[in-house]
Amino acid sequence: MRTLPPDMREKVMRAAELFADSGLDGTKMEEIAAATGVPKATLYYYFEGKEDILAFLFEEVLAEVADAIDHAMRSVGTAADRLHGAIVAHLRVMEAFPAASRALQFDLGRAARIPQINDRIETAFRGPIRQLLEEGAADGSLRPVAHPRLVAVAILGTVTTVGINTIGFGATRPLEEIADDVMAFVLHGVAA
Amino acid sequence: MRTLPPDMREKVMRAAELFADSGLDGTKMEEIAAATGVPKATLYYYFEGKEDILAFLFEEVLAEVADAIDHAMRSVGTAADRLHGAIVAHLRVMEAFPAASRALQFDLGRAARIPQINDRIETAFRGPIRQLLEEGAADGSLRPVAHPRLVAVAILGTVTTVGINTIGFGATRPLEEIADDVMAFVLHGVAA
Amino acid sequence: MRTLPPDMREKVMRAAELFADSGLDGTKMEEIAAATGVPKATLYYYFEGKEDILAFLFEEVLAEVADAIDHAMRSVGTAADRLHGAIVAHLRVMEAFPAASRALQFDLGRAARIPQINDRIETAFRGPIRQLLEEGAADGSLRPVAHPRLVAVAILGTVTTVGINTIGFGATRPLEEIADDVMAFVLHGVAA
Amino acid sequence: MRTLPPDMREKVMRAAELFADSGLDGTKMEEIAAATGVPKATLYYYFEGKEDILAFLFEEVLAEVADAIDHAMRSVGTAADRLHGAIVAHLRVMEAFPAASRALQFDLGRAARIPQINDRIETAFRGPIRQLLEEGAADGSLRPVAHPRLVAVAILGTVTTVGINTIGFGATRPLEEIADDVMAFVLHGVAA
DNA sequence: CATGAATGAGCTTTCATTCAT
DNA sequence: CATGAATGAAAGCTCATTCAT
Repeated sequence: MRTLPPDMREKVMRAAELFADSGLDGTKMEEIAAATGVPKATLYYYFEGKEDILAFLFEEVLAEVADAIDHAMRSVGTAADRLHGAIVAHLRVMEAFPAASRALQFDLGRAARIPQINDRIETAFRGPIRQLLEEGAADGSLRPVAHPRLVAVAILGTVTTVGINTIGFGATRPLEEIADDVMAFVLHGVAA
Repeated sequence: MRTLPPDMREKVMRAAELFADSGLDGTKMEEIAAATGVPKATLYYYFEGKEDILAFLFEEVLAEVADAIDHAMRSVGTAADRLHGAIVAHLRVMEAFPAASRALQFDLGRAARIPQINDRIETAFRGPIRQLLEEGAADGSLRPVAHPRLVAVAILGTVTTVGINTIGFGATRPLEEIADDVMAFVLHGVAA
Repeated sequence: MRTLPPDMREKVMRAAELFADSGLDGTKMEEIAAATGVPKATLYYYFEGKEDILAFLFEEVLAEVADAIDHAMRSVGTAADRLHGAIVAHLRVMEAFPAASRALQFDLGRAARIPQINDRIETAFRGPIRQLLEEGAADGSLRPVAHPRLVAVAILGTVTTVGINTIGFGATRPLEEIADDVMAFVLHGVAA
Repeated sequence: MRTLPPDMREKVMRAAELFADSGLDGTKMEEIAAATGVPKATLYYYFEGKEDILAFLFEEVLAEVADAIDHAMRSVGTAADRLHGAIVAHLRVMEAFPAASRALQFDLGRAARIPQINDRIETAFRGPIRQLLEEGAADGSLRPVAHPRLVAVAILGTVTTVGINTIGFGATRPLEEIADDVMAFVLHGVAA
């Protein structure tokens, strides 16, 4: 992928809706060209191919998520506080990029097979959350868990699944409320 | 979809691995024919097309899950006990049908767009779990939650994401242990 | 083609409409089976294949035409009178079997390549008409023409083209009138 | 259909022979590609599909016929003279484009169902001939007929049927002679 | 005799991708 | 740099036909 001129970045983002609705294979270059206003051949000038365009979109969102979570990680407070911040940040990015988030969910299976993307997910999500769990066990704000990676995956599954199911379809409830519900579940579970 | 002879059901199940590895679009009819031993034209005799084959596979697994969860739902004990049973049952089915489960996860975005499949997911998962949450609030074994559907989705996300990430790749830990970890998270969260 | 039971003859004739609307290639065996009520495999029991079914339909109509023209040929009167009778008879058959007539017209190019059918057209149409032209020249009721075969073809073209264009689409005028117009043209042309 | 580069027009015309011999359905895209030297995918770049290619061929011939008849229509002389000119012109086009003419005849049934083509036939043939009949009735050079459209159809049937049967199979007689025979039939019929 | 079940053999069409300008 | 024109390489799907029962 060549370095994109700023206007091109913006135009290409318009393809997110297509990928969100039809997935990578269901989206034709022709349609991307039509939706972005960038001629097919020009897209090939800048990108390696279709998957490269999708990867670019994913990168954009994941970078945002990584930033947001990273920012939350650096804030002051207990690990529990920072976990809260990270989860809210994550949901905020999903709200800010609903199409790209849905696209990511749609082609999650494939995304996990693009090393560059999988690494991103690791560094943006699983790693930091896992680290928070460990820090929380240390500072006493979170319960020590035997397998922090499994729990990090559980949290990731919770947040993304709830996010996809509640955000981006004309969300009926404010994000804050949803985030509070998710946090309550993540922190306290459902036991009485 | 025509009614399948028993041996055909069995043969077609062999396509699950393909879908799990490459997704619907990445799997060619030719490959399905080769993997199942059923000629392409015969597949078209029984199924409407490629997606119909995938839907059949999903149906098979989802029916199993529905049965398993339904069975757990009917057992004696508190709602919390039955929730435990349902989650373990769900993970067991993922362990019993790893390929089909991975396939379902791979094409989850598409699956959600097949009404028949989406309905199945609703009746097999979200509905029962939500019901358990309400029963648990009533019998005092579970915390009352304001939005049981959201929490049901969260639990579903947790179980499937953890399941996919730990099962079917030559699981290193016994299912019981994983189920216990998942249950601990679902019941008590990560708060200290 | 095996000898058809009487009810089969009748049933198969129901396929004429299909061939008239879509031609041989555009008509599927499945559709023929549906339209006639005869199972596909049974059609294959009686006929060699799809083209054989079409040929059967053509044969039925052409035999009727041959009979009708033959009958007109044998009637008393001048050659001109008998030519009149033959043309009216031809138009009557088109009126009696509109679907099969349209089918014949639709796949005329192909029909001409089925030897059996082409022979039929020769013996049913072109031969008799040509003979009438020669008899008319002899008995003084028709103008002697240098190339009777060409004129026979011209008459055949006239009758079938007019027939197809005026009959079988919910004809607005009675056949007799149309026949009179055709006869006037065939006998006297358009010169003042 | 995209606008064709001149060399493409020429190449595609080479497909006429195929359609003339096998009809639309009997002609494979592969064969068209081979016969024209244009790759299959390029044919699809310019045409909607197979039928669109056939329609293009028909359009080309029909435009020629329309021109030729139109030219004859504008010449000086009685309506009868111009009718003669129109018929000769029509036969000349069939002689100049024998393959496309045979193709048109072969798939006449289908051609009549393509609105664009049917309109062409109307404006190129039936309309002008009908007009000539009316002008001839006015200037006294042709017999007044009650239904000029029917007679126009009759003439069209005569000319095309004779044309197809005598031209393009290595015509044995010069066109002029055939045209004279046709004219004699059209003008004076076969009555003594 | 009749037919439901099964399939071999293609064919149209699609599309990602290339490249000359 | 950008892109209109062109195409190679599939792949899904269809359908006439067969044959065991």
